[in-house]
Amino acid sequence: MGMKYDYPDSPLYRLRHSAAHLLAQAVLELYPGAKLGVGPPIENGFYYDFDLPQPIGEEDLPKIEAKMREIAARNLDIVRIETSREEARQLIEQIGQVPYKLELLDAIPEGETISFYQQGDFIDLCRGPHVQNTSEIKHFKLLSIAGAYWRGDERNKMLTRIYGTAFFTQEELEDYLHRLEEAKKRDHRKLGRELGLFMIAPEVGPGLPMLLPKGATVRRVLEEFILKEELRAGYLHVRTPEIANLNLYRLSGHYPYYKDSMYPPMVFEDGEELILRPMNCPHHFLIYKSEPRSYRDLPLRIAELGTVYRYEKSGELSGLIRVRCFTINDAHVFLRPEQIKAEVQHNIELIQKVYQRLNLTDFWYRLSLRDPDNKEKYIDDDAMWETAETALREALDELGLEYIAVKGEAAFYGPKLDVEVRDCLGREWTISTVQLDFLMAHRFDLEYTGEDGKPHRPVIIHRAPIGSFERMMGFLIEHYAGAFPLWLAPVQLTVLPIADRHLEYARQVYERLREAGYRVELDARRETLGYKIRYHQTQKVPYMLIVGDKEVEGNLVAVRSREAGDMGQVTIETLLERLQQEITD
RNA sequence: GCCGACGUAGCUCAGCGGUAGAGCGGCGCACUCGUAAUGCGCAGGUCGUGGGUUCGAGUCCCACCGUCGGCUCCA
Repeated sequence: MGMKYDYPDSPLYRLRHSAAHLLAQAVLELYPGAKLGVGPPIENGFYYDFDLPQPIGEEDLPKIEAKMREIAARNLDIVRIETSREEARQLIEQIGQVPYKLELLDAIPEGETISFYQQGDFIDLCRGPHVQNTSEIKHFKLLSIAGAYWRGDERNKMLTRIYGTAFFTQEELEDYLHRLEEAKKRDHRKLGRELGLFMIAPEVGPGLPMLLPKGATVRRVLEEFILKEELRAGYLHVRTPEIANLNLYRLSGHYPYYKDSMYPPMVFEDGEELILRPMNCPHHFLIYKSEPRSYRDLPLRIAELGTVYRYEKSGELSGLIRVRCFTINDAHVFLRPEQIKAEVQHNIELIQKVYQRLNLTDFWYRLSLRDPDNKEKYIDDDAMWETAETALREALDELGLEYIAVKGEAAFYGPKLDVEVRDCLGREWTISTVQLDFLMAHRFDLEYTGEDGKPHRPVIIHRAPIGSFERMMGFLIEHYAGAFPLWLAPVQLTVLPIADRHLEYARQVYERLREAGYRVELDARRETLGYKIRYHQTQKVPYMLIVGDKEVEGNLVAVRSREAGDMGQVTIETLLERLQQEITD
């Protein structure tokens, strides 16, 4: 995290900001009449938004980049100019940067300094800071071009955004470009095809992936793992239907808000409206409500691998990461307000177990709180918010966990705790969430009988350690680059007989492992050993077991590990022990 | 949904107005092989779909569908 939060004050940030200005200047010189939007540094580079007099494409980037280099070489000093609001307005009109820059000017709060930065005849409304001279901007590259709504609002005009990156040294730049290449190689969509994990058929529909046998195996192993852990943690699993009467979502209050993400209802002649569910919560609430609950029953943990359907806009779909039908590792915990802290800790423990098993080590917690200056966005119950936010903080503090607290990120019905993970390429993902909910118990009139014999409202926790299985699988494929750990690998071992005369023994080895519960394949093809090894290596099988004359004779197998290569011969017994050991680790 | 780019054999890609190509994969034959590709041969495409321009269209134009990069939204 460290670097990220210092980043806005860092020299690199400044360099990239200046690179963005350089880009803007180049575009204005090449396309007179272009209007400037905004052009900030971003995590891995910078962008600038333009309203261009003509459409441009990716093929125009080299030309723009060349112009940038030309301008940089002019050794222009970058000068800060402070003005009054009125002067600023005149200046913007004079340089013809209406309407966008004027809108930005108007958005600057009263009393704040208004500044421009000038380099040569280019001048731009900007807070700064910048490097001192354009010649300092040396190691940069334009990467892509995209549309972006003015001020991020889809009702506004779409501008043309040019993305680029910049570094202090050529080496860092190349390193970054190399990382982008690596990310491409790990793309779960590419690996999904190469490793036979899943497919998407337009005939079925976009955003509706189908798991192939190997992908389904990974999914099943993940499911078995989480179900076992949840049973241990006291969850009760239920099964509920994937369609429901639309009134259920009118009751929950989701329908008006969530309508755009829901498939249209199926309307029958008698007026009944059924709908594909976009979430599992209401079903679980009704299960809670199906019998009277005592304070002694709480926390009550209702869990389900619940499949939901959300209509995502076509442009948002992406492999397994963003789909229209997915299964959440969902649960709703009903509890007394004083149980919040303990239950949150209970949740964190489960999350930690999951992450440990998945070998995710670089993760942290983000506490999303209400914005105290903007309370009308949230449900009105100060005492409840206070209790919940304090409980969340205490839960984390007691466990000695570091977290970042973000104000204004809470849901309108309660604060939440997200877990952010960094994958091996440094990209951040939000996988798990623990969300407090003070609203739905009211909406569904959920109660429990307290010690005092009176009815009370339970607090509800929504939580999903795995998030959606689809997204988790996409993440894991990229994180492991398709090389799943032994326990999760769709094919754990392949037996490779060297010649036909070893086939019988190979089959015995294969059967033995299969009976021991391993996912094993026998490659009986009449191919050379080198060919088979290469094939299974590219399929990322954790272990290959090679059997030839020596192994048949000594009742052994020669083990080749995906990571370490040839590991020598062992007996099957030894192999089984080692495999067992590796899986329990 | 919006902006831009791209859809040619199962996969990766070449061809960009004049009779559809390569490598890998598949199948067949030979080889029976010791730690990342044995050799030879064969099959496989209404060039995303539908219109249009042209003597002639993977190749140019339009629409639709899909994919990719973004935006908005999100598990």
